[in-house]
Amino acid sequence: MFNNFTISSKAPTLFGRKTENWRTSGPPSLDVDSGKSSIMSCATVGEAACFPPPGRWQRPPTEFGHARISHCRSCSGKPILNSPKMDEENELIALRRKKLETLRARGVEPFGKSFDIDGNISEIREKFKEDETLRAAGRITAHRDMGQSHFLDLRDATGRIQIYIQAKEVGPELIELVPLLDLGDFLAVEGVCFSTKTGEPTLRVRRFDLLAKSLRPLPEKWHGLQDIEARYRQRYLDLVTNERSREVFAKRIAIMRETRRFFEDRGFQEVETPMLQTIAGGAAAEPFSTHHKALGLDLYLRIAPELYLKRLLVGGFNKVFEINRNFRNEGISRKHNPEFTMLEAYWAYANFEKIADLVEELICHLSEKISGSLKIEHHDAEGRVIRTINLTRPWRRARYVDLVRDVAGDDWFKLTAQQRRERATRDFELEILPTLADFEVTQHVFEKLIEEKTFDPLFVTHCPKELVPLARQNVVDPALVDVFELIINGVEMAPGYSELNDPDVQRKRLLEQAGEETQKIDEEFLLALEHGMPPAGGFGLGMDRLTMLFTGAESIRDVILFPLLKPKK
RNA sequence: GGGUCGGUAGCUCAAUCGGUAGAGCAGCGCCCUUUUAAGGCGUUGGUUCCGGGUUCGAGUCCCGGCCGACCCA
Repeated sequence: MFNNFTISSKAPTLFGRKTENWRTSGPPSLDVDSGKSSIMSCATVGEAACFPPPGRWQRPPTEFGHARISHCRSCSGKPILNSPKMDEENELIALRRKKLETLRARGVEPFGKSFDIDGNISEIREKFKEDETLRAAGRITAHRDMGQSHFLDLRDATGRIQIYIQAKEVGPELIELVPLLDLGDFLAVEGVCFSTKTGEPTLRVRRFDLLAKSLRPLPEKWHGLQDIEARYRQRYLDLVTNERSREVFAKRIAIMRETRRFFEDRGFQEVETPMLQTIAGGAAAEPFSTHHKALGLDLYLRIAPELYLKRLLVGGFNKVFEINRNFRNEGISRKHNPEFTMLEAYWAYANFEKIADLVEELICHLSEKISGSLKIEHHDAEGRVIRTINLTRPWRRARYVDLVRDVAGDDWFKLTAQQRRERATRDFELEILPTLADFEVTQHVFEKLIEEKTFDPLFVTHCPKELVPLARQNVVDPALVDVFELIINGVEMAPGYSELNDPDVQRKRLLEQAGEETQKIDEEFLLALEHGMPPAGGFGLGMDRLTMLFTGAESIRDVILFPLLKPKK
């Protein structure tokens, strides 16, 4: 339900006395949102959110340029401006609310406007030219008060620009509003470009307008928000105050964009397959369960898109990829978040070796685009280089057994299972639980002695089939499977496969894997395979871990905007 | 799930052996028309994560809980 509204005619503008747009040149623009697309309800927005229905907007019948909402018809005409939930305990918040009231008393409504700017702040800096007039908007992040003149920093996600507010330039009415501004407020300005004597590009403000009041103080300007928990819970504050965090997410966005571009340039089609699945297949992992009420149907969130992407191969899509979320109901760690972003791609008529080439090409392409180089430096908190990862091609490829022999001894695979256990425990000081199967002992040695110490890219090939039960067996040695595992930065980054397309073998493997739980077998998938799937190569790439590689983040939570945390309290 | 560490003003951090909870930034007041972590003078601000306990006295010691980080599983 949307609300009608009326606007008061008593409101002076921050910018002066003209109803008309105050842009000095160029096409007309609106100071106040025309209402064309802004429809909000009182209920959802709160004290000052009555907006016009489409087409009913009237410019304020006033000499002033800003609308002031005085009451809302749907709310029985009662004023709805003053229903603040006062946080009485905090004087900083109370004070900001008081400033808000004072602004309103002076006819300045700080919420519910739009504003035409000449671009985001990095674009403003690009357009910056002495004596040019530019319009910018952003959050106030610093205020250096010189008495009759003020230097403020405006910031958005793209950068920072200094503005200069001077009494003689903006006039007595506006200058009186400056003390009512706070760090964190969104401010719009029109100003003339000039450089200070220290060379700082600055906008000499002619007019300004408050676009949103911040009722709570921002974290400290110099150290930013340091508290790790707060940075995850209130990521917006992390982004406002920490340059490093902005960089990380800018890179993440670029990685996503460039990945899509890479695949599209090579004729791959991006698809979306179900996240709600009746059987969570395609990987060995514990799923999240959920329920569809109307259908009375228990469902799972997907653990992998694989079985649906393969159905598309059956359907005639030769090159497909999907980038989206997978959900795994398992432990949380530096490397694991319950929901994470996975890229999976399938390429008909290719095999795992062609896929390895493709992955190599993709990651190098990304590195050039993101870092401008094939060498990635990771730094510690003090900025010292702690490691350099070299992505220069060709990447090393090695067989699993050879890698293990190198670190565990040439005779490793000739030992008895018990001897392997003893050597792992005694010589390598690894904790080997008695429940581990023999191949898992070897895998443990592999993880601790190879994977965790490998930072430059390494394709591990010819893995034992127990490790990857669903992959196609090698024709020469059936104990091996035609897969690779790409290791970079000490973690599994991307597994790649020659996909299994024999429906009978696939069924047998799935049965073995499911054991007692035959209900977990995706018969619809097997039905699709029985219609014929072309031979294909495929791979998965964890986009969060890839972002960690390119940003040097030590925890997956640092590259996920809103990582899962327990609710506080 | 286990171990270790942490939670103090809006933010960043101190607080000695258990002895009146402090500083910087932010805020507030005054001064200052090219500052930029602006500056100068003054000043407000605390459920020390929560709940018990020991003690004349607890931010500090003990027990339990909550949340987080790291390591392990």
